[in-house]
Amino acid sequence: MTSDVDGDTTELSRPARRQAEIAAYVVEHGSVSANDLVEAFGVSVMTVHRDLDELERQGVVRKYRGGVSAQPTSVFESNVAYRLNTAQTEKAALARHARAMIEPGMSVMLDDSTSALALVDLFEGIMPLTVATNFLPAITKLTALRDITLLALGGIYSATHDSFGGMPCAEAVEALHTDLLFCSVSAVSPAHAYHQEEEIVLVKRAMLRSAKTKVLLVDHAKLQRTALHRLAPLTDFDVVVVDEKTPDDLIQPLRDHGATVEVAKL
Amino acid sequence: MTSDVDGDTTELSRPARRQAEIAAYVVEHGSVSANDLVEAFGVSVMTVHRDLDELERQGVVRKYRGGVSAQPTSVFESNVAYRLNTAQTEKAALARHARAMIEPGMSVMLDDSTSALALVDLFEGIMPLTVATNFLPAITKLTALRDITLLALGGIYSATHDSFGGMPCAEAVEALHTDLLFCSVSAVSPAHAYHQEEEIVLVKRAMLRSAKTKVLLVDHAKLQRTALHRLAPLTDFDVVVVDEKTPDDLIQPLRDHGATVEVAKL
DNA sequence: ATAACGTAACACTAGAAGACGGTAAGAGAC
DNA sequence: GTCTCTTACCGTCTTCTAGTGTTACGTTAT
Repeated sequence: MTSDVDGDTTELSRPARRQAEIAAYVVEHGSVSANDLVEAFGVSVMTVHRDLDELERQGVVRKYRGGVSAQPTSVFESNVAYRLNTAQTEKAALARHARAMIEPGMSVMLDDSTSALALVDLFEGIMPLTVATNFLPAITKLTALRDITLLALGGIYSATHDSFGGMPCAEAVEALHTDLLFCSVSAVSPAHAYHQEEEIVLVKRAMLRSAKTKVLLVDHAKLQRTALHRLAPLTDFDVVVVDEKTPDDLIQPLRDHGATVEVAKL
Repeated sequence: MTSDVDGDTTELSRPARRQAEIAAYVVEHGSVSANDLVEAFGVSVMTVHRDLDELERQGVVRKYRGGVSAQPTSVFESNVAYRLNTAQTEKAALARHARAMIEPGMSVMLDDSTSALALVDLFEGIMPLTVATNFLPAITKLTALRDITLLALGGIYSATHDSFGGMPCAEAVEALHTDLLFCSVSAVSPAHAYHQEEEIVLVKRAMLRSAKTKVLLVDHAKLQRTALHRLAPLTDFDVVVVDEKTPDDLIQPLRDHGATVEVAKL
């Protein structure tokens, strides 16, 4: 196990991937020692410690003498590296579908989701464009693009999400009103969207208030999970986009509750 | 001038440095053809074009078929690459002096100046710290540091400054109140601080209102120049720090006008 | 129409940054 | 006090990507 050869994992650097795997391992086992990890991953103690330091910086694990223990699952699931590992092809499909909704000259808001990040790569060709986001990787990418007016949403930096949040961010969002919003969440029930973290919910709610057309990007894995905080009813979104792998019997309930669901083709 | 051999230029990557030099060349000559630049800098046409594209993205030159022309000097002087090339040792000294004013636990605001950027490198050891800034290079550096609460000041991205500005940024600043502010300007008269760009002035003024102790970092070159917009009287700053190379007869007038001037030792 | 100029695509290179392990010194448990 | 775990430092290695030129293809002016 710890299969490190899985075809489609070409997005992350080797250490980042290993760290994500270590995080998963720790979450699964609750708490483990450094030496366990040395054996499990075949690297030196040094490297294990470095990885753990990084994971601790991101808030995913807690180190103590003799080993590490997992933090509440929620933060693991929030971890950027973990999210980048997950369902990349689905996200690419969602992004392509989303792109078709954008016309040159529009203003677009993106939240700190990896789905939204995939969308950034598709912006060439629909410029000019105004883009507002609180997601640092997206900001970095967008600075390089001419003909894009980038509006960075500031706030308190979160290493776990690699994005800005908190009240300052919510306030920055309030001051705007964009044509479009693309966002994602961690879980979707037939009637509602959910997220684990209150802070993030705060910002996403503000975003929902600050856009004309709201689009929710959902890969099928999200439909079979739940999370602590209820973000909003799906009817608050103008469109819910799911990927093609989503079973029909999971889509239908959404529609029954009044949501407008579109399917993104791979 | 256009002295391209100046010993201490070790901060910028080769292309960035060449671009700065090309910018200077264009500013000096008003308008030149791509081929002129090929000869002047001994690189291929392709590279020249790429450099010019980048400079155009930053707003420093305007391309047209057959060559490029310079934009108003002000934007050239605002250009980040240009500023990074200038007076690095002085800025390092100013930063070291500034560092001594910071105590662990304080909240610090930094503007989009290269002097402030130098300060970021000295933060290790005085953590924890809360740092607020609108300068992207500073933000990037700070994300890597644990024990620093980073508060990004969002706003409209300016490629020329590599920072965020405009009204959204000013509003974000208004919402704060930090213990310290370190900032810089482009010109200093005996009584006032000046800057070329109105937009930037807007943000800096907001910053001045949002900090308890305000520190102005000035390398001696600034004292013999002027700029369009008057930012504030020097007495609005609690301390004005100048570098050691500043002639006394330039310092005295500042003091005569009531400013508190400190000299940073190399 | 043709020549000059600009752009896009490709491939090569060099340099830097990252990643890793080993050893030795430090800190903490028992 | 002793043992174990952790950190710090250093040197090496590799990996990666930014930078560049070449060639071939558009584009625009005259």
